[in-house]
Amino acid sequence: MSKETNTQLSRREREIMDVIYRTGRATAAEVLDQLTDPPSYSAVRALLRVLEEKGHLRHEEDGPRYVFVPTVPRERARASALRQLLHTFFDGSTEQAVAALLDLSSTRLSDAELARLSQLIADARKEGR
Amino acid sequence: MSKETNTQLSRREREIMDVIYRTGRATAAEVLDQLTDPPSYSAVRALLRVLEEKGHLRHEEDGPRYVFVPTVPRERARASALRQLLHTFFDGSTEQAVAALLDLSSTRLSDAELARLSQLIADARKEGR
DNA sequence: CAGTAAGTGCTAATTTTTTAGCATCCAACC
DNA sequence: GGTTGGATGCTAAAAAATTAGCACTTACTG
Repeated sequence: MSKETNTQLSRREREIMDVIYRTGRATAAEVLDQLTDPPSYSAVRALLRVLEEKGHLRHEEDGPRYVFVPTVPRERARASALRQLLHTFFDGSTEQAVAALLDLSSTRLSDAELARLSQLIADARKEGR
Repeated sequence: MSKETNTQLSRREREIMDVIYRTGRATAAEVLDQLTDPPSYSAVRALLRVLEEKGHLRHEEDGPRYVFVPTVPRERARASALRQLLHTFFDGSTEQAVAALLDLSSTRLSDAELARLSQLIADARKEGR
């Protein structure tokens, strides 16, 4: 058993975690209105409680209400999400993944962004590997 | 209702779809032994059936057995997975995502790979955007 | 200092997911 | 031709997820 954040997430749980990772932190009401096709307020609160029991969330009190935050920091969560995606869809190849990313939003990238990306890669090369 | 691939996936269904996207195509037995912490063979078959009903898979017959393949092509599925990840963890920023990717496996990237990445970006710049 | 709005805790019921098991079918082999 | 191994279809049961509803608490407001 892994130290914490035990079990795997159900569909709704996943949705809620995504909202919270997206916003960083959120109250039940905030989660509710970020959800597309949301259940009742009660249901959301119940799920937040479950997620807390499972160790994925903890809450801080803000006056009368709870603000939920992930126990696993965003950066770590996203790293593992990336690894998962890499494994499932890109055969572990970073190169392919980057290519797909560029392809995805090619209409959106500004020249400045591309320049910075170029720099990132140059840095990586310089740093040895 | 969206044309096909209706409902959202449950935990197990997601796992199975991941296996199939990873391998491209698979029989029930193959899915079974790709799963970590797998249920019974029967259970896997039942889920495959459900996934087919929901429109996520279809099967071809290979002699006596079924080979399951995704109805949504890998490339399209991974594009939407990327978009989802971008939205949840990177605030929509391709640049951040690429940076995280490079960071993730920096110890692994060969110089040749980095060179090719560099080229990809150069191409993107050239092509206007 | 009521009264109200907005929060929480909890429980129970419903619905969905997940699982196992059995009956059947087909192809290869002896 | 019968038997066996390996596949499928289907159904029903068990487990988990999802939902709603009610009782209670707290903070603010007039």
